[in-house]
Amino acid sequence: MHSETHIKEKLTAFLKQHSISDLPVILQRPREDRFGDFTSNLAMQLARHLRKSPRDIALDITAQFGDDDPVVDHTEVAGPGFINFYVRKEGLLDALRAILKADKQYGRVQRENPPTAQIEFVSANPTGPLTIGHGRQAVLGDAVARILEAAGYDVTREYYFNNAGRQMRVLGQSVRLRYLEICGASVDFPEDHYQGAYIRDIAQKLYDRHGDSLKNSDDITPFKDIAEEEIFKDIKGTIARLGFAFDSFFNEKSLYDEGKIDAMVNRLKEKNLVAEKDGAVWFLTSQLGFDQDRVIIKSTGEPTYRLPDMAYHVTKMERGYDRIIDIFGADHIDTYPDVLAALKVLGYDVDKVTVLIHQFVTLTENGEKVKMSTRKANFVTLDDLLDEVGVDVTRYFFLMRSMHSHLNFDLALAKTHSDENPVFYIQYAHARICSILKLAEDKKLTWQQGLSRLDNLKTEEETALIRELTEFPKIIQKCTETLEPHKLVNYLHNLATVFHKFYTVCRVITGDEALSLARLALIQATRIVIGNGLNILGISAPERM
RNA sequence: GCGCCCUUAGCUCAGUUGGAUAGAGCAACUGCCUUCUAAGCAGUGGGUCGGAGGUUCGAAUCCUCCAGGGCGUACCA
Repeated sequence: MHSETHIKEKLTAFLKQHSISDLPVILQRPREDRFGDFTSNLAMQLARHLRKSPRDIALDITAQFGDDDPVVDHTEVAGPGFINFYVRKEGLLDALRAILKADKQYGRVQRENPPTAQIEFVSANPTGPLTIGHGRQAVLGDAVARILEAAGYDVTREYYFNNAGRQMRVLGQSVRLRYLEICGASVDFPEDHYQGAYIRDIAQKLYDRHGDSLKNSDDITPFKDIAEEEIFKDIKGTIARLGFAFDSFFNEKSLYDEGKIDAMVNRLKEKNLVAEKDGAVWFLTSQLGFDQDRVIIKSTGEPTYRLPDMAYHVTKMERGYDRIIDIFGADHIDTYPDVLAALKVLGYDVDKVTVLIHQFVTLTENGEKVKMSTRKANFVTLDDLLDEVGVDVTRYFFLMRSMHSHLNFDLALAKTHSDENPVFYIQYAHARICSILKLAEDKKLTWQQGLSRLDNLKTEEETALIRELTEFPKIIQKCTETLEPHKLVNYLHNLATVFHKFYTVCRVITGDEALSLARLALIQATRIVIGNGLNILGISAPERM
């Protein structure tokens, strides 16, 4: 880390000498270790400005790093004009010591006054158990929350729901019909009602509680209420199994009760962005650069989802978060531009808002696609999945791909408890390390004793491992910017590869005590990084497998 | 028609603000356990990065056009 900033400063100074200010200094980790610790393409970038060949410029730059440089051991000019920097070994060892010292804090940012972030996700209405589709969003959202926490944010996880709409009425009616069946009535169960077996379970529960005393009730309220209660209990249980909990559940109804819906309409009216047409109330988005206006209150007097969405986001703004993150599935792609437009026109700082859109999950089993739908009965629930494969596999599968890509969830592979399953590759590296540390402990060898013997680390594999470990904070930084957990997954997988390679070539506990101790320190540092990384993903780091 | 996402090895996918010989897992094949966990390692085969132009020292990456797939384009959410 220190070496990196040192080199950057020198490169910046070189730019200053040539009065160039608009060129960012880029120092990258080369793809291959044989190209050094850091590499810069600066000379090639400068070729046009300075009207000299990249290699000549590179030589001018490397001349800045003499034999007496405190950080850089040597440099080389390679290929079309890359400058490769090789740092002094002591710099790497310092970085290693820093990891051991920071321990569980390594990669995390501590702040005096933590900024706040709110992240809204899942937000499924309580009409049925969470499906595998919801699973992607739940795991993604929690991982993003954990990344922000690692970056020093105080994070609120919020679940927004609506228990008043048409869906809920159909749900209540579905429970009522199943209840009547249990009471012995013959009923005609409509196809567009909720077919799932859980409806019968809820009806049964109601029957157990009240017998058939509700069978002549035309009011669906008791049916709806128990359905909501039971389904929410179920949803919260599933979320708990995934390893987190929501800090708040926001009921859309409160927006009506507190007059925030009317207030929203009035505020837009004041901006002359509301008009009545065909008996409905429209938000004149066409005046804000959109291709069409949008209905916010139907001719029935019932608001469309956009209006409460806007009012809801106003509350997010008013609650004073420094950052607001919404996670939506691809099917909601069209809902947020209007919401943001409304916020902007009302003077809120929409730059605080980040909307993450993730693509769908395709579930395949035995080579066939399984269509998931809550209404129809043929879904596989998230709970079922957790029963089959456990939390770690579930979370890993949802996090290993970019949210922008469709996720092909191979149920057969996920169920496999063997080396075919990629989760275990990272966890296995951690377990191996713990096993060695345990063995060393039995021999009265500790990694702490290795701190003063780190200069015994010399092999290619050892150096490669240290370099990889020092990347961790940069990966966290990157994840904080992009909010893409899969980048952390990829990093940990790669780190595990470097470790497994080291493990195969370098035996840790040998007759050479000084070397053994140094290597214990190295694997302890590796354990820290893998452990911290998995923790941010919400995946366990087992000590034995 | 319009908007967003995707198209990279047989399959599923990575690929750093444009960089050096495009990678991983799975599948196929070949080796490696009397020594800290073989859920591992080493190796082989497998590619016109959907197609065509353009930008430049340099493009899987940026721009334009085209083709294919997903999602949306509701007085559903």
